Amino acid sequence: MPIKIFIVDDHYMVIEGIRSLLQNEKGVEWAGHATNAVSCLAFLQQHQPDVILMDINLPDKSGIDLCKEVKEMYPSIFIIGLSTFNQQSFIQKMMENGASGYVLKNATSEELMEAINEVAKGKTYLSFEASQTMRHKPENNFVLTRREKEVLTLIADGMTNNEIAAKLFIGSTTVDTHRKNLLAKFEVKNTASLIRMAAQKQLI
Amino acid sequence: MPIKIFIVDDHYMVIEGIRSLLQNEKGVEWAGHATNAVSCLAFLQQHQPDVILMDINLPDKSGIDLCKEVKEMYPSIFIIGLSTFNQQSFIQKMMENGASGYVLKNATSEELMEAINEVAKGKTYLSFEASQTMRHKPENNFVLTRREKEVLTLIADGMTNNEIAAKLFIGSTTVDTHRKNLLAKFEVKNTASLIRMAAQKQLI
DNA sequence: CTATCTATCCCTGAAAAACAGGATATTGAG
DNA sequence: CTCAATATCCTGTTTTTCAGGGATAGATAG
Repeated sequence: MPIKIFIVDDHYMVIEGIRSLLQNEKGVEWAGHATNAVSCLAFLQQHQPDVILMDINLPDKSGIDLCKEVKEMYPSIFIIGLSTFNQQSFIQKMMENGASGYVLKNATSEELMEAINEVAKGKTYLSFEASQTMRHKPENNFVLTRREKEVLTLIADGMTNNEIAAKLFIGSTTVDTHRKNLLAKFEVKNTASLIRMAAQKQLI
Repeated sequence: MPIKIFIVDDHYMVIEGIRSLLQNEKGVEWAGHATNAVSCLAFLQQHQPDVILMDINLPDKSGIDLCKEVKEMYPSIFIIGLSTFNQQSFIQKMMENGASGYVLKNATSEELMEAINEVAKGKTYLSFEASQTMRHKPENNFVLTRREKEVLTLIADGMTNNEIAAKLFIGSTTVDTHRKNLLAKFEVKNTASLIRMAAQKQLI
C-alpha cells in the first residue's frame, strides 16, 4: 500500500518540485496539496493522507499552529515540518506540537524519501542539518511566561514602563520587574540587546 | 530560438519545481542549475544562458552580490531575482545591481513565464506583489552613513554610549549625536524600537 | 566658490532604565 | 496540601537615554 502524501506550502514551485521528485519514487502516492491552512483543513475533512509535508510559513497561520490542530483532530496522520530555516526554535516547536519529522527545503529526494518512509513507520526523522542544530546548541532552555511575552512585545513597540503599566493595568514597578526578569533570562544587560535577541528568536 | 534558462537556488525542491513548470512550456530551454554562487560562476565560464533565475539567499554569498558580479562580467545576460521575501530593500538592491525582474517563490507558472518572456526582451518585470510593495511604501528614503551603521551595530551589541565612544576613539557625546540621528532617521523614539526596525530591515 | 553633508565635539536638564535589595498574593502541578 | 512558579508591588541609587540646543572642520557636489 503506497504512502499517501499531502503537501501544504504556499510556494507553488516547492509543491511542483516535490511532486516532481516523488513522481519517480515508488511506494508513495500523491494525495494533493494546499497553499494555506484553511484549504488544508478543508481537504482533511474529505480525505486523509498518511503523511503531510507542512511548511512552517503559511499565509493564514503558522505551520506550527496548524500542526497542533491537525494532530489533535487526526492523530494518525504523521506530519513532517518543512522549512528554509534551520532554526532550533522552529524545529522544537514543531516536534512539541506533534510533528514526526523536520526536513529543510534544500533536502535531496533521497533525504525526503527517507524522511517519509521513517515517519510513515511511526518513527521520527530529523534531517542531518536539523539534528545538528538541535544537538550543537544546548542553549535556550528558558521559557517566557505569558506576561513576560506581553511586556516584551510592548517594549519592542517602543513603549516605556509607564505606558506599558497603563496599558496592562499594572504598576510600573511590576513592569520593571518583568523587564528585569527578561534581561536575566536572555542573559543580556540592556534593552538594545534584549530586542535584538528577541528578534533573532522570532519572539517579536 | 528558445530562451535558455539557468537557475541558481540552494533549494533542490525549488529547482526541481521550476524545471517541472518549464518543461511543458515552449520557447524556453533548460540550461542547467547551480546551488551556490561559486558553481554558478563556474558554469557561466563555459555556457551563457539568456536568463538567470537567481535566489537572494545563497549559502556562499548573497544573490544581491552575485547579481552585480554576473552583470559586470556578462552584461547581456538578464537576471530575475527570486525570493520568498517580498521586501522592498531586497527588490531595490537587486534592481540596482542590474536585475531585470523580481518574482516571489509563490509565483504561478504563468507569472514565471511572463517574467521570463518580458525580461528576455530586455524589459523589466516585477511580480504583482513585488510592484505593490515597491509602490505602497514611499518610506525608506533615508540612508545611513558609515559611522551611523557602525554605531547602530554597536548599540545592538548592547554597548553604552561610553563603551562605543571608547571603542571608536570618539567622544561619547558624538556617539550620542549619531544615536539621535539614527532615532530621527528611523522615526522612532527610543532604542527598543530602533533595534526592532533595524532588525526588520536586516541592518543588524 | 558655496552650500550641503558628514563627522566631530560640547552643554543642560528631564525622563527613563538599570541595578540591588526586598515583600506578598495567587495559582497550579505533584 | 505543599511547594514552586508566577505575578504583583515597594524603596532606593546610579547610570543611561532623550530632547533641546549650538559649534567646527573637512569633504563633496553643483
